[in-house]
Amino acid sequence: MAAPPGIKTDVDRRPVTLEEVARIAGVSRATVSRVVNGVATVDRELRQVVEKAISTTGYTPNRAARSLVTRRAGAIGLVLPEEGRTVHDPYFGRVVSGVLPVIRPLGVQLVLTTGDHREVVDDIRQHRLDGVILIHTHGADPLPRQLIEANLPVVLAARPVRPMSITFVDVDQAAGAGLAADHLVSSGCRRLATITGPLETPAGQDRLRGFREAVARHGLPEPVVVEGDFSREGGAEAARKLLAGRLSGLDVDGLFVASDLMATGALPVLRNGGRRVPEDVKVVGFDDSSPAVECDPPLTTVRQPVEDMAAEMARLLVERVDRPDRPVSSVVFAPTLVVRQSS
Amino acid sequence: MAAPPGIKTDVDRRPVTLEEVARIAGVSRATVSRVVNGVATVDRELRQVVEKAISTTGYTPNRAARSLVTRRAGAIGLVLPEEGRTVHDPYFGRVVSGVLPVIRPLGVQLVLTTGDHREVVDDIRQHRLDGVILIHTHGADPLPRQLIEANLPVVLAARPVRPMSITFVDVDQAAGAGLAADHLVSSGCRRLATITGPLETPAGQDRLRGFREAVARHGLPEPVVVEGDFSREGGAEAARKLLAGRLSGLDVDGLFVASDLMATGALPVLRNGGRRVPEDVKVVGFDDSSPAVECDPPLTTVRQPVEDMAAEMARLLVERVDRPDRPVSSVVFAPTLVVRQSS
DNA sequence: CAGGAGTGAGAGAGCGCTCTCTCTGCCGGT
DNA sequence: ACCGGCAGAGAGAGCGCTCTCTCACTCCTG
Repeated sequence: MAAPPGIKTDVDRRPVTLEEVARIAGVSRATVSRVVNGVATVDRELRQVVEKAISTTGYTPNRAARSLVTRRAGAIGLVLPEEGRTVHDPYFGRVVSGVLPVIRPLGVQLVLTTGDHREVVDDIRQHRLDGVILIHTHGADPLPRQLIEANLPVVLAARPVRPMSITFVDVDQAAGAGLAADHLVSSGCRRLATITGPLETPAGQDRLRGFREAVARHGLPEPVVVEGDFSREGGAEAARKLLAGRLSGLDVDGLFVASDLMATGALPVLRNGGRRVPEDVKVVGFDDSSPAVECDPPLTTVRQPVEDMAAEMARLLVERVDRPDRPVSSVVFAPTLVVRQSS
Repeated sequence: MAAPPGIKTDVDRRPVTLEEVARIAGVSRATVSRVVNGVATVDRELRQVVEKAISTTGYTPNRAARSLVTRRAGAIGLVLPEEGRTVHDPYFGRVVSGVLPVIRPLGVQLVLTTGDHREVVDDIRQHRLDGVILIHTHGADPLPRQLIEANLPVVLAARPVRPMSITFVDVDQAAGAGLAADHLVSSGCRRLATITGPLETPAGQDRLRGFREAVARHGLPEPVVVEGDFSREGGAEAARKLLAGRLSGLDVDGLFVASDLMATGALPVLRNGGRRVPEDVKVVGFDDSSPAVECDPPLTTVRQPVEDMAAEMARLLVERVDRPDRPVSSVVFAPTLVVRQSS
């Protein structure tokens, strides 16, 4: 594999520069630059000559050089929480596949980085990154606020815990929970319960609120509420409480679990408690993550259009990088219901 | 949010440059550069003065400028197959969490990119990427060969389909299959079968070979072999064939499925066919992916140390970028067996 | 026909860094 | 005392690009 010393390999061979293209086309560097960057004030004929020179030489601009003068990295960051856990989440992959198609045609790179604050801020300050998308930030995370205060381009993958002037993209959580309630009710359920997310998170709050409101709208009594924590074990624990408490007397026949993962914890508990799903109790989850497909029975669940949302995040971020003075704008997407065998 | 015109925001404020640090420390740019890059020939005292200037100013080098002269991007690419599918695979996340800890301390960025050939080659040629890690390449993919021929730094996440002079990291597939066989035999199974991967892939071949060899080593008869395709549906299909064919007469009591995903397809088929797992037939999968945990019963499976392998890929790639003339070297990792309820 | 406006192209500075080359000063050897 | 050698620091030339400034030329208008 090693090239004999003195023999030029492809790696050694210097790429073509603007200078050379200009020489070949018989014009100045500036003109070639104009053509490359699509500046309109170039004579048609000259433009064609330059374009030919570009294609015969196979020229592509050196990004570092361009970066140096434009002070743009041509790259945005996807910031992962510091604990590795999240990366295993299929959600992460869906975000990536939503973002890439938007930024690739723009020649923008997607850089993966962990949420170390200094590093993220440095990366932006030193023009290694033009802006960042934050996913899975929890309430205590100071990073969003720090970035905002430094006036650095940032987009959040969910509504921030406390209101702040920040661009975010989210799904209408309450509407999603409403979808679940509507579905349960129209499937004949009358005694509803919900296992919520942690109630200090916006998602936890909104899903509970949406569920309650929809239940009330149907004229049904207040649902039984057990707080969970978005984990599988938390879901199992909550389901146990449900069985031990009110559920044993007045049986619940419709259960909305605020995340699929919690639902996969709850299902075996229900089964072991002698409740058949969906015959005795219908269950609806939230997220449409892979556990929803793999658990038994497969879960009816509320689906977030994650890819679309990610694409929108990318668009908003790029927009914000281009014109940082524009007011922030956020987008909320409508969820849909995916019906499977658990309801 | 919008800053009043004329007011300098943090984004506008120019970062500190070498020049300024040099002025403050009262030395030349070159000396500061020496300190930053850890060149030894700097007087102890002077070095301290410079270091102080650096920390008071909060200086960090501009990567674009450095890139321009060193012809190094300070970034490596993780190339995803063009179909989005793979990104949803938890495997992808494990690779990321293996790679990041290795390259971050080196100041190297991880860039996600799709496997478009032109783009990848361009990215390297134009010094946007120093090298790439290819995951999930299939046999027909010309990209590895193209990169090799162009002598660009590349590391493969698996043994290439046809032997070539390329750096790769892989798990010892045959040994993993052997682990599965040993486990089944020592659990009392005597009539073994396997659902293989596609036999044109190295992984498919190696896992079958390893399984067969281990079975023979135990003095048991040749196992029943049904070819699958690594998909859930393919696993179900193969299981049906198994039940319809020999299995119905002479019952198999131990089944090695060459991927967890196929196993999740096979399990319901076995159950519906009246075979209890693990009582009637013990099942072992391969990969230790998330379906293994979520399916019912949870799957005994062969685990690849993906994070470790990914870290090694990153190390090998960085090494290769630093000295492209070194001979290629590959690393093979040992798999382990994770025992759960399916066996 | 003069003069201003408009258009298209080139010259050249400079982005922030690395690195080679040069220079200074101090050491020891003869 | 002279000088070769070397450590340590500075000067300065770029890396490849963008972008402003300038200039030449054409076109329109009064």
